[in-house]
Amino acid sequence: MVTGQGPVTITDVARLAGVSPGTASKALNGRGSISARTALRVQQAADQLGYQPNALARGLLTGRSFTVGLITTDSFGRFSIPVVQGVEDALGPGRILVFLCESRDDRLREQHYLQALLERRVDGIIVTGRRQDRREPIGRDLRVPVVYAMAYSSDPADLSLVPDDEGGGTLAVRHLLSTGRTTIGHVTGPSRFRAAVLRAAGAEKALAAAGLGLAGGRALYGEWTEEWGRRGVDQLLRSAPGLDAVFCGNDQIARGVADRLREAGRNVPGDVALVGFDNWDVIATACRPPLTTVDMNLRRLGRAAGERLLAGVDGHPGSGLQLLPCSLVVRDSSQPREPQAG
Amino acid sequence: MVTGQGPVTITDVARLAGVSPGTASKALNGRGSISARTALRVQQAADQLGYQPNALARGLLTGRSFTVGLITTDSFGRFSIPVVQGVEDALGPGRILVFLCESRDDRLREQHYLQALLERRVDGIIVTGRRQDRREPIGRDLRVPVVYAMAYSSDPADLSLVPDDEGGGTLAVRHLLSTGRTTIGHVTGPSRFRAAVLRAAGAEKALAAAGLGLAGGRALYGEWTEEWGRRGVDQLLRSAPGLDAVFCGNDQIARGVADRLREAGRNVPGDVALVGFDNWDVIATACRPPLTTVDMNLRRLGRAAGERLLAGVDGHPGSGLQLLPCSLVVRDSSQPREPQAG
DNA sequence: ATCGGCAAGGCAAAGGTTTTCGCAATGCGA
DNA sequence: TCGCATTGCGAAAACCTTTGCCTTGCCGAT
Repeated sequence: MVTGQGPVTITDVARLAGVSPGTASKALNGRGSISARTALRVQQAADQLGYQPNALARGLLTGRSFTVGLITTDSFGRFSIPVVQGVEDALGPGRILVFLCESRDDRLREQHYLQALLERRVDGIIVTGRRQDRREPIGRDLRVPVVYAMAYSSDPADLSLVPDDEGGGTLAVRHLLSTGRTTIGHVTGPSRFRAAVLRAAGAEKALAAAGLGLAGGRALYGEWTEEWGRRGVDQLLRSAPGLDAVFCGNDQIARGVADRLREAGRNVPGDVALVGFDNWDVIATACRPPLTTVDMNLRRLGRAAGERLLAGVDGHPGSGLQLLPCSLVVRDSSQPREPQAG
Repeated sequence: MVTGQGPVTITDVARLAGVSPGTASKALNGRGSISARTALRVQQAADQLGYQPNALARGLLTGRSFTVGLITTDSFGRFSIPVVQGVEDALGPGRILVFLCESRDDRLREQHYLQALLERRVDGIIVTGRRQDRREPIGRDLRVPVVYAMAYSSDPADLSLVPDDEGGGTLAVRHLLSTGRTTIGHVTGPSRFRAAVLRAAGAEKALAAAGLGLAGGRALYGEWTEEWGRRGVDQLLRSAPGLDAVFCGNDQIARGVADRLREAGRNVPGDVALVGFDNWDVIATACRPPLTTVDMNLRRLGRAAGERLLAGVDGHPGSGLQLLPCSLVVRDSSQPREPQAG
């Protein structure tokens, strides 16, 4: 395979095949008019030498590097991961490679990364973050397309893809209503998170459509933790004793709610049904009972971001804030009440 | 800043500064002998035009691309993430960029990625995976240095960095012994995982040094889940009623154990102390009580991998399987028994 | 017999940067 | 004043690939 020193170049291949480098290039790339016999000879020579085209030289000439940058503010927590996977789905294994840049919420780091990406002539950039956060555009007049995913740009001329948190809230509550629940509370994260507010709004919208309101009169904002879930449901039980369902702002809260309800002697889902948000499997499936929850389809969102970026590379950039639908994953915690035994 | 069409080249900068491209290059890179006045003029011209050197052209010539590839079999689960962060730490923000490749345990995908990385002339490759798994070398005679992290190569000529799982097990049990516990059980994951076996071995070693053995006579192998933790501790309580501590193979198991013990009316840590493994904060801190656990220092491992890779790039490759120490994170679940209230 | 057209493949430029070499100018000591 | 070392800078090659254009040779048609 690999012979002596230095990687083998197309000139080596051409020499072995007895043609010129230009011809070898055309043969390998299927361009120009090359006889089948010659093409085969070149191909065999390339295989024999283990030829690997130099992507740097190719990129220098063609102006495309077949790489994209991915800048994330999330410390690659659980939100970025599926997004990254989706991006990879869209870009194909090895066709276009992804530069990973973790800015750690440091504007300076981010600029360093941006600079490095542009120097490497990436074909495009994806910006992502934790939760749904509004953020400054990463730069201006970048010469390369940029797509924002999860986090969204404050400039409406940029293309941003975010999950439809409000729709997700609606989905959750509609589902609870469909199982016959009517006294539905909402325990969620801090109100400074746009996602929390949107989910609550979606929930209230669904309730209003049924002529109902939130149990306890309002959404309970707190933290994204189990501990808050436990405290929150206590509060809820005091203000709405007839509580028969809780929609939670994320799965951790839901898990805390489930634990506390069990400790308080309430059966889930017999007495109280539960729906979470995020479909974080390690939480949702370990919950007792396994948790019905809203999935933001982040991987699909990542894939969409990758596809839109490719469209941008091909000269069809998009713009505006685009919502991608959530979906509901039904598990035991929201089963309809058993018909009364007996 | 960015003027008309096409990125500005060093020739543009040179023209504006009134020097030749070669001189401009030297001025910007601090090579050769250039007068301070000229260097300043060139620098100003570069700033004025917003010059960004073309890394492709530079790499083509110098043979170094200042990029590395990171291939992971883990679906960027929680193990790869800190490793990736550590790698980024070692490579500096923007100095060397990381190509992210997720092979998804598919040998074919992996080969595609490898091919793509080599074509892009990466300076080196890091291979990582979930847990501590032995694996085939990614390729032979690759021309670029390779470092394995977490997963380790079956070829001892390769350099592999793995956490010292056995040492971690020893650490955990020594700590429990130091708080006065003597009847210590071990509930862990499947025995086909090398990590599980090593951790158990480390635990038994520490016990043997104190003239003790595992409560129940042997380690209980099962799954990496909370559910198994609950069942496992039941088993343990039956075979060792005097149980006063449990060392768990991971934090999820530990959490299941904690929940079950509470339900069984045993106080943690009053009656039974608990130590987990992984220091997965979302589990460990949400546990009731917060969980003492072993941290594999994966980020440090990632940083070490990055540093060793750079050493390899500089012509100082390493080899062999190298263990990196774990450390103990003490929280409430292993507090020494309160002195009996008088 | 001449020419047009086509297929196959070679030539050379281009892409942007770094680096070697050489040249000119300057400064210094003799 | 001359010779020499040193400094500052320019010219050009090199890195590897792609591609537009050109040449060559062949075939069929006129």
